[in-house]
Amino acid sequence: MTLQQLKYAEAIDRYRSFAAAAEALDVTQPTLSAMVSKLEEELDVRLFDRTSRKVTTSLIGEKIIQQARKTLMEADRIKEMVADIKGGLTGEFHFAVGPSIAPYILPDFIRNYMKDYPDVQLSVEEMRPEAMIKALRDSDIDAGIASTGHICAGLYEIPLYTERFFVYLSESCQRKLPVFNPAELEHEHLWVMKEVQCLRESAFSFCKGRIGRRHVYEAGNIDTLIRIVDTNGGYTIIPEMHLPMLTPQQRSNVRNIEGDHLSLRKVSIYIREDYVRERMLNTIPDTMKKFMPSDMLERTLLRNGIRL
Amino acid sequence: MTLQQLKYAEAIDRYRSFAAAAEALDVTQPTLSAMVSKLEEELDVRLFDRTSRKVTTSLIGEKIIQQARKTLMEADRIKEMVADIKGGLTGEFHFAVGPSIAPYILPDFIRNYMKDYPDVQLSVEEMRPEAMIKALRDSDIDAGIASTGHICAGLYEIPLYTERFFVYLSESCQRKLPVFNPAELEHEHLWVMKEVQCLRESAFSFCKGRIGRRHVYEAGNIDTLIRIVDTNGGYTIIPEMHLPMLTPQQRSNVRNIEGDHLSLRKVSIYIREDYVRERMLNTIPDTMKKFMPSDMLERTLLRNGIRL
DNA sequence: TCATATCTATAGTTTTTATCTATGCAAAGA
DNA sequence: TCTTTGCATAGATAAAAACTATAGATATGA
Repeated sequence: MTLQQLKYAEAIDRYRSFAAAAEALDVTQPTLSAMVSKLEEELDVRLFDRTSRKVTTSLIGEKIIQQARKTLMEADRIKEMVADIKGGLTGEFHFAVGPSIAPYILPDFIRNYMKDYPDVQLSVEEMRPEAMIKALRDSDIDAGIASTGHICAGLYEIPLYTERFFVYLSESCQRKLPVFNPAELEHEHLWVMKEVQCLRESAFSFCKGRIGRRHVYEAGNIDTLIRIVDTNGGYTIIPEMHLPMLTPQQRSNVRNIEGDHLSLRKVSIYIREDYVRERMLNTIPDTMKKFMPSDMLERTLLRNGIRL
Repeated sequence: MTLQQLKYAEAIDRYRSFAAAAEALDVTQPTLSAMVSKLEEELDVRLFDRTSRKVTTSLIGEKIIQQARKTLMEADRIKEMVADIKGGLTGEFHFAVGPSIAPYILPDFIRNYMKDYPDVQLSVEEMRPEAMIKALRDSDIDAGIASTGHICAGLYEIPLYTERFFVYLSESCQRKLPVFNPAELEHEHLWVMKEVQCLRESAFSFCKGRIGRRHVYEAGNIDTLIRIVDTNGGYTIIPEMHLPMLTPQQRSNVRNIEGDHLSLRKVSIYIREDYVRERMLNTIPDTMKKFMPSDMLERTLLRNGIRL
């Protein structure tokens, strides 16, 4: 059993034709026939049914080729590793950022990244957490930045930074309290973002059980939310990185949250557990360092070769 | 890059010597030299430092060989799969059972298994959940039977059966209640097993928050626990499968628990997510069917090819 | 139904690669 | 310095992978 034989079988399964696979692999069709026969002989299993004019993969063949794909993938990662370790930082790098984080870091991030790593073909997209997990599992993206505290099977979390939450009070409800205590505003409306599960979950954590369903309304983004609060009264929760985006007038409506150990969210990089391009991965925290306040950044050393 | 080259490099790393690895692999030393040189040339990376008299693996080499091991493992699984699918049910099969389950199923299980699959070299051991998870991850065992409801990264859970919990009341505290309600016995002692985390966690779930720490004492196994309860008063929680082991006298001290949807525990088979010997795996539920009450067994169809 | 187009399998040959034996060369230890 | 130890190299040989040419099988269309 050789990697080549597995590659050949994989291609035949994909193209459902010896001739087409042969062309794609740039060998002749008899070579494929011979090599696959040899593999079948060694395993003593018929991988393909060649009766009639079309090739179909046998039931057992399906399973074996699925495993062959895994094997080939692991083998490919050896080359990826070498490229990552040896090569200059070039090639493609795809990552995704959660919607409650993207607006605050992406503008600076992209500017700094393109300056420092001009040879990397960067591709960034906004992605909701569930889609991000799927994309990571399927290797559609190399890394994701999100704040879901869940530990996901098969994924690895690398803490990036921690930020505080603040309360934004409506203009009308101007109590001149220095800090916010949920109990004091129990009768008011809490407005939270829709579609931003990671933010919402963290945001709820410090007032768990205190807020009934009827006090909660949802909006699409934080700017809208702030306008809703200004117009309708009540309050909302905003992450620390949103503060620079407020007008001085709005800034005066912001309050600290009492018991601030509960009002934090951790933002992390997520990668597949077996991701191998460590140097490339490090370009993310290295770029973050360029524009993020250093007191927010994590300083933990995690996993072989991944520093921060 | 061929599987053979990876195998050779892996062996050299393991034996830290070309000559020793060559002997182990049953080839000559020059063959190894040539093949590894070729691999190094293709990857354009020096895997081993041959300066001085001993061979050391380079830093990059370490990483690459780690990945090579993964690749070789995936390739091996192809052969495992074939053996599992094609071969009669032979070979070794190692599994572990949690301590709160083993006494109830193992005697019948082993008898039935050895009768139905005489060619399988069965090895069963009792193992606590944490050790089981580690053993599964390290491939020390093929499967584990336990009742931790946790979803563990990299592991796959296949429900096996569900059993109820009952309350065993002390002889002295004979209230002739038909069902048990935690509130009614709040002042009594609850005795629970030590070391049997999975059982304890499930057992606690239906009286969460109700039981203070001082009402809890721990014992090593359920028989002891029952004697403690008989002698000292109070009550304990026993799984359904323990009932046949009670004397008729003891049987009369058993009560149903009120709201029985909370007093269930699910017992499952755990395997590595990428476990490939499906036919072998199916011998577990197939054997269970032989002696377990059919109403306790799960009937769910899970994952390709694994039925129940 | 017979010819034809479209597949894969097989035969025979050539090229490439893996392995062997024999030997060289470098470094550590006596 | 001489020997031992251990990997590298050279050259020969056997194994295997790849090619060209062609046979054989099976649907499709006249």
